[in-house]
Amino acid sequence: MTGARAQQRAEMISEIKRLARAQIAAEGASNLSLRAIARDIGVASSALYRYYDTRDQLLTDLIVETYDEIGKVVEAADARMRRDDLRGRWLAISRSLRSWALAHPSDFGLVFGTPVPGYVAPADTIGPATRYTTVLLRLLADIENAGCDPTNDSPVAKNLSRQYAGLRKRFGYDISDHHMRAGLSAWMNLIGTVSLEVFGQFDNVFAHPADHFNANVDFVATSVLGI
Amino acid sequence: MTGARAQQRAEMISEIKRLARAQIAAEGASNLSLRAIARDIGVASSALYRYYDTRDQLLTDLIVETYDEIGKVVEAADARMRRDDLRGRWLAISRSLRSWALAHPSDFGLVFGTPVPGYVAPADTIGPATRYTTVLLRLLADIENAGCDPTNDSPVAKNLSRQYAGLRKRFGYDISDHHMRAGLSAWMNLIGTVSLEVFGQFDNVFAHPADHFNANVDFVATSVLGI
DNA sequence: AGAAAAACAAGAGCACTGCTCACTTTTCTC
DNA sequence: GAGAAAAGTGAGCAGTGCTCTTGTTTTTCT
Repeated sequence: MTGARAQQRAEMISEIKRLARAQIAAEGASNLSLRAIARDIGVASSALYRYYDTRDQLLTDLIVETYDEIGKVVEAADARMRRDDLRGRWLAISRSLRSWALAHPSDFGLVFGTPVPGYVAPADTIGPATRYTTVLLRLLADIENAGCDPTNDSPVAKNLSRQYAGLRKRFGYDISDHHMRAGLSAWMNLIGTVSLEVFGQFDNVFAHPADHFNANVDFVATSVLGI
Repeated sequence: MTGARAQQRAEMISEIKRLARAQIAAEGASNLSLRAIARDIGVASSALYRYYDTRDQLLTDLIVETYDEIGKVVEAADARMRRDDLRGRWLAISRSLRSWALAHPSDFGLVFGTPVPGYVAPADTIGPATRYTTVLLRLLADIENAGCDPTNDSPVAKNLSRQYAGLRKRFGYDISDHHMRAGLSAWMNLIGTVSLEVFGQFDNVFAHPADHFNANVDFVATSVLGI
C-alpha cells in the first residue's frame, strides 16, 4: 500500500538526503545544518524532524547509503574484468575505489575518516559494510584456487587463525590463513593509500599522486598478493 | 626578555590547548567550543580571541603539536633499537605508532582523519610533518645500505622516479627507486592499518586487532621491505 | 459518508555556537 | 609616574539543534 502520502514522504526524504550530501561536500559533515536544508526545501526547520529524529540519524542514513555505494562501485569494477584475470581485478578494484573516493571525498571521509565521537554505528551499517569485503574475499578465494602462492609462508599465529576462521564462516569463502593474511595486508595498503591522498597528506609530497597510486597497487599485486 | 606577562601568556595558551584537547577527545574536533573552554578557565569567551584569532587557528596549533608528538614517538621507538636491527626498527616504529594512536585516537584523527573542510594546512604544519618521514627514509636508506633487496624489481616509471627524486633531495637520503617504492608501500600499509583500527572499522571484524596488526607488520617486513 | 486517528507543518522559543566591538582594567616601558 | 600596550569584559549579531504547542491535512475505520 504505497499511498500518495507515503510516496511524498519518500520523495521528501530523498530530497533531504540529496541536499544534505551537497552540503556535506561543500561544508563538511560537521557543518551539516538542518536549518539550511529546510531553507532550501522551503519548509520550517522543525518539519524535518518528522523525517529524522536527529541530525545524527540523518548522518547515519547517509553513511549506510555510502557503504552501499562503495560496494556497488567496487563490485562493478570487479565484474568488468574477466574472472580469471586476477591481477586485472585487483587493479580495477583498487582504481575504482580511488576514483570514487577522489570524486566523493566527503563521502569517503564519512565512512573511513574520523568517526563522530559518541556515535556508534547502528546494526544497519554492518550489512552494507560487508559488500566490499565480499568482493575482496571472493578475489582472494579465486587467487588461491588459481594456485597463486602467497608471498610469505611464515606460520600464522593460532589466535589470529581463529579470527580468520570467523571471517571465512561469515562470508562463506574458504581461504587459507596465508592468503587471508596477504589479502588483508593488501587491503590495509589500499585503504591507507586512498585515505592519505583523499585527506590531503600527499599535497606537498607528490606532484602527481596518481603515479604513486598506480605504482603502489602494482607493487602490491606482485609483492603482496603474488598475482 | 621573558617578562612575567609573557610567561602568563604562555601558561594561558597551554591551558587553552589542554582543555581543547580534552574537549576534542570527548566531543570531537567538530564540536570544539571556544566558549566552553572560556567557561572552564573562568574567563569571558571574547578573551580567548586575544590568544587565537579564530577557532581554526587553535585547531591548527593542535595539529602542528600533534605532528611533532608523532615524530617524537616514532623517533624514540626507532632510537631504542640497534641501528643494524632493521626488522626490529620497522616493528618498533609500527608498534609505537599504533600504541600512540590507540591512546590518543582523537589526536590521530586530527592528523590522519577527515580534514576540517575549508581548512588548509598553513606552511607551519609542513615542518613537523616531515619528522616521521625522516625516520622512515633513514630506515629505508639503512635497509638499502645493508644490501637488502626490495621484493619487486619491476621498473619504476620515469614520472614517479622524478617525484621520488624530489623527496630524496628534500630529505637528503639517497634511496633507490625500488627501495623508495617498497618503503612507501609499507608506510601506506601501516597508516591504513592503524587508521582502520583507530576509526573503528575492525570493531565487528577482529576480536583482537592486535593479533592482526602484529601479523601484518611482520608480513610487511618480510614481503614488502625484504628485511 | 462521517468521525476518529495519524501524520504533517508552522512558528515561537530555549540554550548553544563563533565572532565583533566598544569599553575598562591591568601591566609593562620609558 | 605618565603613556602605551596588552588583557579582560559584556553586550550583541547571526547562526545552530532541538522542543513544544497549535493548527491543518490526509488516511483509516466504523
